[in-house]
Amino acid sequence: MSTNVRTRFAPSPTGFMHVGNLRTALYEYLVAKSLGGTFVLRIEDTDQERKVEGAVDIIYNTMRRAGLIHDEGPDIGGDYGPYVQSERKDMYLPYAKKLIEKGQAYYCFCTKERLDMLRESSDEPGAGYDRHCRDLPAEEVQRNLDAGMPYVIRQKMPLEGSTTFEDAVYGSITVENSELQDQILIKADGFPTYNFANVIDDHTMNITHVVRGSEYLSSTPKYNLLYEAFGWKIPTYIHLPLIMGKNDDGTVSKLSKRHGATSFEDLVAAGYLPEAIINYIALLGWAPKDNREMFTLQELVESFSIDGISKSPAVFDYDKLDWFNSEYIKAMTVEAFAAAAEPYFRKALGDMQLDRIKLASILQQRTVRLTEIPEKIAFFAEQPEYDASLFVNKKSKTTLENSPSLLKEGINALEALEKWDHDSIHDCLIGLAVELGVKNGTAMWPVRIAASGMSVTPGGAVEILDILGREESLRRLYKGLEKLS
RNA sequence: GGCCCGGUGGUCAAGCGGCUAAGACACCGCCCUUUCACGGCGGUAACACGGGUUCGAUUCCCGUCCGGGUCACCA
Repeated sequence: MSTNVRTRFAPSPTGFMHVGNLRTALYEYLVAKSLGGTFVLRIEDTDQERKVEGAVDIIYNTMRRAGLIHDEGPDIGGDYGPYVQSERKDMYLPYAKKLIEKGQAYYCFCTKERLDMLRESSDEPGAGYDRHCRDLPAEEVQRNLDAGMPYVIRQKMPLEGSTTFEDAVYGSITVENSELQDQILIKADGFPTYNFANVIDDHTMNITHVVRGSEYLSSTPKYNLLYEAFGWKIPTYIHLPLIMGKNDDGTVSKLSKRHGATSFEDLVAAGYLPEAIINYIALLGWAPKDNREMFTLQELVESFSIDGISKSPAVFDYDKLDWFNSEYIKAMTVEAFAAAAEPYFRKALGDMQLDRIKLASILQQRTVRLTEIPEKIAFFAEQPEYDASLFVNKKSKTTLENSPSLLKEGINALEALEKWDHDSIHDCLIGLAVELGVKNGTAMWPVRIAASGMSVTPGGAVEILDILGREESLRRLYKGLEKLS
C-alpha cells in the first residue's frame, strides 16, 4: 500500500524568507523526500493588506538557491491547483456555508469597533469575543443578510468537553474546548482567514503531513474540530521546536528581525553560503542517529527521520554557522572559491589584475565569511600607511635595529632573482636566512611588513610578493627601507 | 493572567532504568609555523529543585521554579 506522502510549504509573501520559515520548508522537504513523497509549494496571500510586490519571486529564488525544489506549485502547476490562495478564493465560502448548515459555524455581524471595545473594557488579557451573534434568531440573520450588512463567519466551538490530538513530535495534547474562541473563518472582505484556508487547502490538496512551527500547537485543536466537522481525515501533525534568538538583555525569544541577519537573503548578504545555511539549520531541532554534522541536502534526505526531531527550542548560534561556513569554504575547489569570492575581489581591487587563483588559495583557509575578503586584501590594491613599529616582532626576533639590514639583504637577494614566482621567491628568502644564519621568520618578517604594511595578512611574505609582482614588490620594499632609516 | 509546550555544559546536542553522562561550536593551553589562520594534541564546563516509583534514576510519575509559545477580520 502506497499512500503517497504529501507535504506543503505555505509561506505568505512578506518580502523576505525568515530562517524559521526556511527551516520549516527544509523539514517539509525532508519529510516528503525521505518518505518518497511529494513536496508542494502553496502561496498564502489571503491578507490583502500585507501584500508585498515581488515577494513571491523572493520565495522562488530562496527555494531554488537552497535546493528545495518543489514538485507542485504556482510556477509549475500540478493536479491540485491553483496553488495561490487568492486564486482559490471562491472555494472557501461554500465550505463555510456548509458548516453553517451543520450548525458548526455562524454569521457574525459585530463591528470591528464593538470588538475593540470588548477587548479594551476587559481587564483579562486573554478575553476574547463574547459570542454575541452565536445564537442570533434565523430571521434576524436573514434580515441582516438581505440588508447587505457586512459579516464574518465564525466557527462555533463546543462549550464543553475537550479536544485531543496526536503530534508526531510532542505526542498527545489535550485542550479544554472552553479555551477555544469562536474564531473567524471568513473575513468581512470575503477572504478566508489563514486558519480556515489552511484546513481547506490541506485537505483538498491531499496533504498528509502538516509540518509547522510549534507556535501553532495551541491552535491545532481548532483545526481538528474543523476536520471533524467536515468528516475529513486528520493529517499527521509534525510541530517543530522554535528557533530562538538571543536578546540584548540575555533572554531569548522567537527569532525575529531585531536579532540581526535572520532572513536567508540577509545571511547570504552577510557572506554565508546557502549550503552552509541549510546544513546548519537542519541541525537546529533535529539530530541524526550518528554524530555526523556535515550533510549535503541529499544526505539529509537519506538520514532524516521524524523521531530525530527535538521538542525544545533551539537558539540560533552565529558562531556555529560561522564554523559551518568556513568548513564549506575549505571544502570547495580553489576555482569554485575564486568564483564565489569574485564579487568581493572586485570590491577591494576594482579592475586591478591580480591572479585570482593565487589570491583564492591564500584566502580560502582563512575565510569564515565571504564578506571578510575585501578588508583582508585591500592592501594589495593600496598599501596602508603604517608605523615602523610593525617591524618589531619578538617571536621573529626582529627589531628596529636589525630590520633595516635584514630588509636590505632581502632586497638585494630578490633583485638578483631571474624568475619571479612562488618557488623562486621562497628558495631565495629561505636561502637568505641560511646564509645569514637566522630563523626563516627573522628574514621573512621585515619583507612581509614592508610589502603589505600590515601586521596580519593572508599568506606570508612569499605569497604576497608573488601576487604583487616584481615591480610593485620592490617598490614597496624600498619604501619600507626608507621608513626604517 | 488562562491555556499549551519545554528544561543535559555559554550554544547545538546524544542519552530513551544501571555509562568515568558522547560529540560539535565557542573558550583556554601546548605543538606546528615566514604573520594571522589552517591543522594536531590536551583542558575547563551540564543532568533546574523537591518529593515519590524502583534494588537502582539524567531517563518514569507528581509538585515547585525557570524559560518559551499562544490567546487578531496576521499568517
